[in-house]
Amino acid sequence: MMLKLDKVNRGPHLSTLVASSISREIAQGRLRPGDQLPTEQQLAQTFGVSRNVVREAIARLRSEGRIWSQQGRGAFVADQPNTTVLTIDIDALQTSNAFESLFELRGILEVQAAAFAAKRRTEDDLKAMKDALSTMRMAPYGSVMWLKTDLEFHKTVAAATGNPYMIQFLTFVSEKVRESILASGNQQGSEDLAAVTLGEHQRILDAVEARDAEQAQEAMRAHLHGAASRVGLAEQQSE
Amino acid sequence: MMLKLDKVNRGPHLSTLVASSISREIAQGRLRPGDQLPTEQQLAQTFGVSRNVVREAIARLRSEGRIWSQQGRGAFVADQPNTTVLTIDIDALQTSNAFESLFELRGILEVQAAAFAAKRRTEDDLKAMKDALSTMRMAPYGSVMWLKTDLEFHKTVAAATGNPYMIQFLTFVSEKVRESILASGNQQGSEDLAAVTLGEHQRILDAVEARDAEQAQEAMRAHLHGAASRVGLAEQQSE
DNA sequence: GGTTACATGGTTATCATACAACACTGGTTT
DNA sequence: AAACCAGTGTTGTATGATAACCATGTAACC
Repeated sequence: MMLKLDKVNRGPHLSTLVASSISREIAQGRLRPGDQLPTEQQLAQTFGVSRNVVREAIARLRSEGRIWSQQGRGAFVADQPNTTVLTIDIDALQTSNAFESLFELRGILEVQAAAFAAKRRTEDDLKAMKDALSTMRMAPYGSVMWLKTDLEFHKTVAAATGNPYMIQFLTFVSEKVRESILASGNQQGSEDLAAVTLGEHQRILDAVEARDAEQAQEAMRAHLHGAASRVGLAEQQSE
Repeated sequence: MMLKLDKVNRGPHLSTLVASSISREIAQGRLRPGDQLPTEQQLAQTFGVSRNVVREAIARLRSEGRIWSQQGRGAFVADQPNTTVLTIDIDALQTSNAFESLFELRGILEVQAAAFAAKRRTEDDLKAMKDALSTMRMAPYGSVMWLKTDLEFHKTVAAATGNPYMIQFLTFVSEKVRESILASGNQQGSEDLAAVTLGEHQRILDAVEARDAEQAQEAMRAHLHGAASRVGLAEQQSE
């Protein structure tokens, strides 16, 4: 079977081309909110591709919230182009107020995550945490590797909650905090601090291993308090 | 009359299940950046679906930037999972697990936000909260207007914390939760519930006005517990 | 008349299979 | 040693078929 690929070949995947083509129709108002799209058959025919490709394109638009579809009826243009993304301006974080705010948010999530992790962790989760901590021991304090493994440890704690959104949000926030710290060049190295930080982590790990939610929460709070002062933040007591 | 419709499972598509499943593997670190995914054949077999479904799932993950793939080689986990934006797939929320997880995350943020709001609220904040609550009283229960003002009230609470990121995150999460509830068509109306809900809000408002963080936290917890049962979620107790 | 039950056609969701395009490997030829 | 080449595995695309579902019309029933 021969395709008519005059314009339609240079791109990556056919499905992305179809998706952006439909997307353009919507953006330019030729397809209005509530309108029904042509059937998959018709779309496949007009674009000269297989119905499979059309389906992949539609799946993509659906995940982007641009359209919705129902079995037996058809696909329709969504009423409201959803606000599907959340962004944080890294530059704005350079003001100490903003940084404090984000750090506070991170604290809330981390502390609660520690509690949930203590309650729900599996043996695998525990192993992952131990692994992360031991690799952290081998990284020189303040190095990029150190920060990376630090983040990794916190990620394993988040993973132990079993809540995928917890992981996602916490990773996102922590990443932003870390970027901001790196940007401000505010990490002064000392081997003593390495031991202190590792000790704090160990305490969290122990509490999670013992399934002691209270202790885990407290240990995480202490750790964040320590981390805050280490980056030159006077943290107000929370709770 | 009360139609007790059994958990309107407008089941999500198989492709979304597969996509969120793979997504979770990545988030939890079992699939690391650079790792090669199993072949489409293998994935289809392990998930018990057709290769076509797997392809739709991969197409979505690719559009989200989580993975990339090359013809003849395979699919790989992206090195840098978009660190600049945070997205939530609305379709994936149709699974009750995902919805519960997001609701849990929302709860954590709301409860802590209530505490902070009680401690830091200004007179202006208080006035905004009161205004939101009184407009809520005038909206018919279960209507779109009702949900909107409900969201607005919670937003004023978040605003009273003085933490801009708290507002941003909470709004984002709440919006997703609301969309998901709307999508499942799971709001059955009763005037009794309106009074109950308004009472719960009033309790939060009172605690914030009295600057009683403990009470505010407790009131918010109670409210979320009520809201959860109202949308048919059996909430587990959260310390 | 109004409601229920069934039949019909159309659409999406999924499955299964086949082929084309591309990447990698290893042996053969030059 | 370098170039060529065939074979195998993977993704990309095409095609046809089946199931689930929705909307509508029509006949049967009270």
